[in-house]
Amino acid sequence: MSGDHGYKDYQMDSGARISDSQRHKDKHRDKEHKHKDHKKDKEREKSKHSNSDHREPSEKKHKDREREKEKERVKHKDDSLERHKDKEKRREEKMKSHSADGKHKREKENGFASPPRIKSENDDNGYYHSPKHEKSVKRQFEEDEVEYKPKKVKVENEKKAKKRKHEDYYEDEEEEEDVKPKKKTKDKKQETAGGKKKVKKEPEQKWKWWEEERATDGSKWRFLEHKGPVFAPPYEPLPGHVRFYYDGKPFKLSTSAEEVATFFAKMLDHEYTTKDAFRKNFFKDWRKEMISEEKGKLTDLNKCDFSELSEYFKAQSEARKQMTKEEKLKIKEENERILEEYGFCVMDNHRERIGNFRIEPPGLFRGRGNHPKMGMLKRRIRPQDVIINCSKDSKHPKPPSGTKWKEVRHDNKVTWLASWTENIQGSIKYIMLNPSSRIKGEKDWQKYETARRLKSCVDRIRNQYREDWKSKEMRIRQRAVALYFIDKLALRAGNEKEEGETADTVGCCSLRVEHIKLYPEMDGQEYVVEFDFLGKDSIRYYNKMPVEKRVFKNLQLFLENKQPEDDLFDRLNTSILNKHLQELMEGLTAKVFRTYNASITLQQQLKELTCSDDNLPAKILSYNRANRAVAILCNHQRAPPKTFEKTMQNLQTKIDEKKKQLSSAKKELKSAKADAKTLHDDKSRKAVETKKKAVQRIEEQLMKLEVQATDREENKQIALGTSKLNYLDPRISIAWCKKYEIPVEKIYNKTQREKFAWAIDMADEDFEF
DNA sequence: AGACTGACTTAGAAGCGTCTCG
DNA sequence: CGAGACGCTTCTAAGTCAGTCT
Repeated sequence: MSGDHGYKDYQMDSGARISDSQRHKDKHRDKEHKHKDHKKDKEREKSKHSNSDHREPSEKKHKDREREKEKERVKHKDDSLERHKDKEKRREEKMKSHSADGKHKREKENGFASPPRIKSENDDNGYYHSPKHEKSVKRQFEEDEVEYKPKKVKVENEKKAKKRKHEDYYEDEEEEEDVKPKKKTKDKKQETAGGKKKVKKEPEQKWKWWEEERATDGSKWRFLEHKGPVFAPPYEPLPGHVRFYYDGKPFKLSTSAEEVATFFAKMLDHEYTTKDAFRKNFFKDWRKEMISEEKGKLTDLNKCDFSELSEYFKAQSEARKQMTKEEKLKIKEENERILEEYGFCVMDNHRERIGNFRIEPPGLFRGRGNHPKMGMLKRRIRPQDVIINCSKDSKHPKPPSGTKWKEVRHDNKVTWLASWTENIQGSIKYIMLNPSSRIKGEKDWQKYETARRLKSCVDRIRNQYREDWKSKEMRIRQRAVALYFIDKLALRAGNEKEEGETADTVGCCSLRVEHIKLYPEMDGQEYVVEFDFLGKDSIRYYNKMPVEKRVFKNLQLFLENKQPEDDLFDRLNTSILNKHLQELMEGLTAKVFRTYNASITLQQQLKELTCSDDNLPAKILSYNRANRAVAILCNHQRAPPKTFEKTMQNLQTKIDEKKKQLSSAKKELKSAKADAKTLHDDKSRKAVETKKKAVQRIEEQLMKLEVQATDREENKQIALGTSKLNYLDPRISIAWCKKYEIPVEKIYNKTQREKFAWAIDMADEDFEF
């Protein structure tokens, strides 16, 4: 590309930086002076009345562009246009070369995609494979076990199922079981245990979807039937004796205002309610729910007294705890009944667990970190807000009596069963299946297969980005350095976010100058970069890392003439980065590096840490340590649990006690020594010895306690669950279990075993990531 | 080309049930 | 045998990323 313009490129860049920083400031100014409408507001208002304050997105865009242009004109009239063209040209070139590649095919992911089959002449719908016909190469080895599966039966099953549609999936299960004679024991158990009603109990657990062919046409299912979501229970007004006070006097609230008041009252103990933004947002939205009389009178949140409501709710939850066993059981049974009815759907002949079948109840929005919208009212979702997705030929879910769904659609290109638009960000929320379901499991498996493919070409990619550090083009260098961070530090991609709509957090591509510090030398190491920023969920990422000289020099270059609030990578965004990655490997995106590095780290660490001679707890400790290494890599943290303080306090008092003990023991030792000096007898000398030993012992105990405390301290900050659930190829863990004869239950609980059933079934001890 | 949006994964906190220890 | 610790489940916010629209 623009080969000989390397340095010019950098210079031009500093120009861009200036305008960038200005844009930033401008945005801030903008935010202060102009009330920006939210997406959801737009949504809500679009249909009804148009808001005068409301700016169309395109108009806004336009204005922004205008402003930016203006600035550029002022700052560096001459080269700005040039640069623009230059940039555009390069982009164009890239786009061309990219689009030439055409679309990638996702279906090859697991390496067993069949050739684009034209099958299904006999398939009513014609867009999905019946599971039987071909087995993949990859799956062949499992075939011995399942060969007996009479393929024809499967076909028949399908056809039958289609004919009778959804009618009765229990029957399917029976058939399913008939088909698997080898599982006799279990089958029998099930038959006897649940021949009738109980059939529903773990019916599908043995469905090995991973042995079946996957659809290659992008359809996610052929048949889908469910009962629709469960709505939040209606609001129950407070009993008369529980009163809200305004300005010290009881004030009877209207039902709608009262409901919102209870949301606040329930959170009264939470730190949230003391935050300005929270209170402001809450009060604004609360007032919207008030009747005009209330609006006139209740003008100051500080004069509102919710304490009686709060007490009432506390008493209620206390009462719930005090319920008798029978009452508790009754509630439990009722919950189970609801779960049975609404917690499952039928997808392609199999009864599958739904992940979240309850619609989110109304309440106050609790954003993470410093969220500008904290405290806003999350409104109640009604049937007319909900879109249902199911098979045309299924029994459609019935909306609660007297209501209607917003829409019933039949889109089998998506996996959700129901959706609605949430009013805080205007985003869509979905009802989807449980992680144990086929649809989630396949995707998960595929994710790890992509990461494994990265393993085979990661060296090439690394060499390339190292080369790119020397590129003459700024954008290439930035891309290469960013990729290095993503690879080495497991940073997230870092999409751009709309300012003022969410908490100010960043990922790799959205890092700003203020988030890194460069130290040519630090603690005896050269070229140290210090990272300090808030990532996803406003979790702080803090890390100091020595980098290669080239990276360091590049970073210095990127920082030149920039303000703290300017983008570090001003020539890069996630879309550019991912397009590049896509060219390097099919299906490669930024997040694959996280998966890859997490899994490979686990595998390495397990190899390194496990001793075959160790006993079981020691091995499990090794596993947890390996897991922790990954959690640290991925920066998976959690706030210390509430009980943590107490636990630590207890520990601390123990330590303090020990310290006291120690000092008194030391005193005793001292006086014993003094005695010995004056008395010079054996007895006193012995006393000195015993005192000495006592001091030593207490010192040791103290040290132990202190170590325990720090250990706990460290551990409490790290969350192992997220990496275990989302980043570590379960087959690595399963292989490890098999190799060292460790029961899987020791590392995966029931839910996790359900989610990873595919891995548990297919991985043997030789599995290598 | 860039904005917007939909669909889906990833994330920590809260809630809840059970186990343990005094 | 009750309180607190702990592990699991539920909840839903907050990301990623690709496709569509303008």
